[in-house]
Amino acid sequence: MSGADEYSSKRAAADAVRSRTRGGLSEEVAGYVRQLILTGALLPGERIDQEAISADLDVSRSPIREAIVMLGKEGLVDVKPRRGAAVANLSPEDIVDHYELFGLVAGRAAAMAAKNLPPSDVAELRAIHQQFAKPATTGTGVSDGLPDYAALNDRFHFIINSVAPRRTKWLLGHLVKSVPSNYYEFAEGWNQRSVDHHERILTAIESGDADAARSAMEDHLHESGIAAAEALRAQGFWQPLVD
Amino acid sequence: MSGADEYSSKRAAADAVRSRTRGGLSEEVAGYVRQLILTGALLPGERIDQEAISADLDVSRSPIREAIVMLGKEGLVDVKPRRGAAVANLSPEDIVDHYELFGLVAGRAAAMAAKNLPPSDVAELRAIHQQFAKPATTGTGVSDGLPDYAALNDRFHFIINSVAPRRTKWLLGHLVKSVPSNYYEFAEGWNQRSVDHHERILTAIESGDADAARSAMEDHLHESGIAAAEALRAQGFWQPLVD
DNA sequence: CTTCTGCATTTTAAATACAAAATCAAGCAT
DNA sequence: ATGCTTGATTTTGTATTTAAAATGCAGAAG
Repeated sequence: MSGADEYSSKRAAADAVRSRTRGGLSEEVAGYVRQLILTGALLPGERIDQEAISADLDVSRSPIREAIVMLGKEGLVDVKPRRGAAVANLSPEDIVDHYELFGLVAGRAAAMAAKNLPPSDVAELRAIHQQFAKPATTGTGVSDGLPDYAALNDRFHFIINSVAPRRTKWLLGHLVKSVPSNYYEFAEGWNQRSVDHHERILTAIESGDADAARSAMEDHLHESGIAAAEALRAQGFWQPLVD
Repeated sequence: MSGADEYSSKRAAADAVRSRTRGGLSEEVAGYVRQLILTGALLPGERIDQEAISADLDVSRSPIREAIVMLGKEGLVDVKPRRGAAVANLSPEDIVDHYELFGLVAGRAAAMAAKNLPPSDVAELRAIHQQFAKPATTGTGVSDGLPDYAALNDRFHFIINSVAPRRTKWLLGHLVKSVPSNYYEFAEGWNQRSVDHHERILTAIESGDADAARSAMEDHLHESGIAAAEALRAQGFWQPLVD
């Protein structure tokens, strides 16, 4: 009984899942569980109760099962035949390692961008970066007209990756999915550091220096990894599970 | 009706699948379909008929469905909601790109091996390489006591990867799975080239030169990618599908 | 008191059944 | 003759049911 409560606390989100267009339910369920894991609602080692998810999302177990297979391939859960799935025991070292790999691939894309990105895209990159570098007016007011940093960051990287070959893009998509991306709120002064990183990357691309672009991107993601691990720690991701 | 014949020609393999221990049927099915794709029995763009596989393997559609999800995550099939799955349209460029990425990650592992591989492992590496370098006595006789090159190759790389961090090993496992690994028989004189590559990698590791090990591994996999694409071509992988 | 064995319970895995969407074809209209 | 619409067929996606494996507990034996 204690297991079901774990999930049902998120019933609000559940309805959002159900409301989606028919077909591709497994994808939705995967997103739901992924979020549960990445936000620390499900701790490493904790069993994934198919029954509970089924009850919580009001979905049969077939799409849940497929979602678990997906998450297994993403490395977020361990799937043992005949004994179900559990949240993967990712260590801080795993997270750092993951981002290091991420950096390798993103570095490759950045190097290619330095050589092949069309001038118009480079210009847009600079424009976006200017928005990104705009200091957040410290007022906590909501609709302050202050930039949506996450969106700008996404677009920045999206443009850089746009000239990478297909398979490289594909792998980047996978690497970005199975890892937290909300460390903006946690790491102290992350925004400023991020701006510095982007500036270095952008400068390298503008001057067509592939090696510099690669290292800049690798360094950026190396530090992002440390920030991500810290964010997970702050969320209680590595809290010992009490039983 | 024409679709089912496509599969039933492989019924021998099908029985082998069924014979396995219970639990984890999806994994077996995935292996079966993966082989069908990698050997060119299913051509790029061709639909994956769940019913046909079900009939051919005498397995219900549930594990087949999960297998398709796996292959989707591996990038071997495209899964479109409500319109089924089809063999991914991998181009030669995709294969080369894939191996380039493979090289990036394996290069990272090799660099680490150059610094951290225990001397005993380095010694075993050398011993394996000596077996590997042994010229295949040109007699086509079967039980000639001539080395199993594929196994030696696997072990060679396995030892190198053994000191890589967990996530890196995990990614390597994924990258190696969704790509042909039988180009030994196709590329002319591949064995000799492979020996040369391994020699260069091994020398770098023995002398503790991380950068040299990395480049050697990257180059090795770059050439492997070209050979793999060639092997696929030779297998008729890119034959226009006739409809 | 401890440990091993066997039964009951729980939960997974696979098979089957059902519903909905998409494709294909034939007929009709233009 | 061509194009569109409508109906039948096929095939997918989801739910439900059934079977088997693992876990936990209880009782008996040492």
